[in-house]
Amino acid sequence: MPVTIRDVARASGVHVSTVSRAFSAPHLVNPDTRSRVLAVAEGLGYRPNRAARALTTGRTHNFGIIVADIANPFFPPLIKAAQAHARSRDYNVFVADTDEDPQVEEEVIQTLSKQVDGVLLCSPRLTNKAIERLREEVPFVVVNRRIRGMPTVLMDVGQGASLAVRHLTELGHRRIALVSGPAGSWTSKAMHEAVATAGADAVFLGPNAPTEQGGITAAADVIASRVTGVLAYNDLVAIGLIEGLSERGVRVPEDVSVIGVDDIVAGRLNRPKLTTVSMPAAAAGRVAVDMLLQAVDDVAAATVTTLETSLVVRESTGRART
Amino acid sequence: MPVTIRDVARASGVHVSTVSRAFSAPHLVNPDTRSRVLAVAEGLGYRPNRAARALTTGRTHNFGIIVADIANPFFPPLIKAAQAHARSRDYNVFVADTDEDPQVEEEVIQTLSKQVDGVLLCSPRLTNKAIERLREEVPFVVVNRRIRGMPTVLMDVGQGASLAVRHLTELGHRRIALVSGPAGSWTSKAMHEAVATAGADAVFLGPNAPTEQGGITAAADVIASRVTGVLAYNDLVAIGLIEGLSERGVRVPEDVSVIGVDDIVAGRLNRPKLTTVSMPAAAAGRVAVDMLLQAVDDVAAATVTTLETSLVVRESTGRART
DNA sequence: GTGAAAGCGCTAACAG
DNA sequence: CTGTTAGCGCTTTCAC
Repeated sequence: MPVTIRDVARASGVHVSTVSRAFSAPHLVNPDTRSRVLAVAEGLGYRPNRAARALTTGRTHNFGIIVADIANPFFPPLIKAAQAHARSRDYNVFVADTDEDPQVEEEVIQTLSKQVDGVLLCSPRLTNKAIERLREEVPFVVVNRRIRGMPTVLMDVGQGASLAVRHLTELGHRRIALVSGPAGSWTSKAMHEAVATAGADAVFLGPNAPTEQGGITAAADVIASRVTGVLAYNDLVAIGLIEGLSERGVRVPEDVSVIGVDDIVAGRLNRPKLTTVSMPAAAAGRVAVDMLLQAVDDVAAATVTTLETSLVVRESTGRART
Repeated sequence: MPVTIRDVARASGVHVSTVSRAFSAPHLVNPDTRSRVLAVAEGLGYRPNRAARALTTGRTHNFGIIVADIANPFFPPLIKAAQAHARSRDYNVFVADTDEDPQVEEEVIQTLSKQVDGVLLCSPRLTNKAIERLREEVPFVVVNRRIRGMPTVLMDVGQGASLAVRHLTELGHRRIALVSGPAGSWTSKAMHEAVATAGADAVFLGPNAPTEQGGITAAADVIASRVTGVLAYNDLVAIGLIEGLSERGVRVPEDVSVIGVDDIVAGRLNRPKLTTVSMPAAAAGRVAVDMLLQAVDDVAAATVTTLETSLVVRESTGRART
């Protein structure tokens, strides 16, 4: 049987409330009593039951992180950073994978709602309306999607796309393509806009599946469009594209330069090493947790934090053929 | 203010215990009353508070998954499968990343212990002794490490290593190397043993860091050892090794064949595509959850489940030079 | 500075 | 079948 506060109280000859205070309100208890209680607790191997504490305090000291797909290499670094940061603030985290299914997302939020003080919603698939509604049940911080009036952490893909286009034009590329992602995607839209206003001669290819296969498939269109520089929706698409091009005898970067987005591990390991727009995923995780912590106390806050992206130049880009 | 069981009781004109039963013991309540209560609950947006329920039932309906490093591409598929399976059994999961630190591992287990019914310990870094001790506080299932008397899920790397060696000898390789991992690693030991008994002329190179850099560094030794076939500790090492070899003008698979272990995404994307021992990570996640579910009810069980691995032949292996 | 008592949301005997 | 009554482990007034 697990040891409770009552066992500690008995063993140290004080009342339970004193034990409780020894842990959660040290200044209200005599230093001597406190250290004695703590010693006894230690000896008994006492661990406060956080769930029971939550019942009276209203603070669970838990967060939820909800992602569309844990296996998507973009998320683990974000989760890792968020979890570590939460831990440093004495919070534990639930992680739930919705498998890209809005319905599952909603259910997960609901089962979690009473067990957490807040939820990190990463790239949610739910409608804005649904999210607004669920917000009544539990505080959110949204990552990677813009929803009016909600605390949000954004990674500035638009700015990243501009960086990428600038890099290509500096290398002498005159005609470039954006190999975009799924139809409704917020990210696709932001990239499209950035590329369109970057002042290059741009063609837009898509929609494509946000996967390696999507990239492979897009290779034919890229060749047909006779561009020399490409910005892909993400690294997976970029890697697939490079593969598709190479199958058709087009070399990267000698014939065509390719830039990805995300900076996943695989891109660094791939040949040629992928030039990519690096997303500050770890920073996003930390910031999101900070905002959540804040949202928990201060319902009013609804900030938007936009994190800068950066371009990592590796081997998949080079001077344009002349 | 969140809606509680009491609000539902009041609104539907029954006692709280009836509402409680309507949810957790349907057969004990009149069908009509039940459906009325459920309707009212639905209307009010009532969600049972699982933490409060846990206080009386002793079942939290939560699991913990503790991993050394979420960002290690080996874990996400395991976590994803475990989480999905747990969800299907109406369990939520905490995920904690220990950053390879035994001390953190212990702390995490302790803060989680009262909030979960059991913990999945993946590739733990703690000593056997420490784990035995913590076992008093919460049931474990250990994944990827053999600990006597504990429910364990193993992926048979030894058998995978045998498969790999057989594949190499079938391709005509006479002299092969095992580029092993960190010194104390259980996996390294199992691979070593399997390779040693596989009946080939084998050389053992290591220890090495279990990373791409470890592989790059090992390239010189591999060349010096004049082998034509290599089994690497894992895919990261294999990919690094291929890179290191190529920097030194040794081509894969033309000059040397390389096999990895894990079947991470990056290996499939890499050039040449990596031949590798595929670990049944998703299956391991599911099985582990099943065992945990069982361990929660039946303290006695201490089964070991060993999952078969398989060899995925891609492009990094070929016939030996003659 | 410490004890007593009430109560968080819920379930589990026990009556009726 | 449903209401009553205890409590789960902990915190928090309120007294002393």
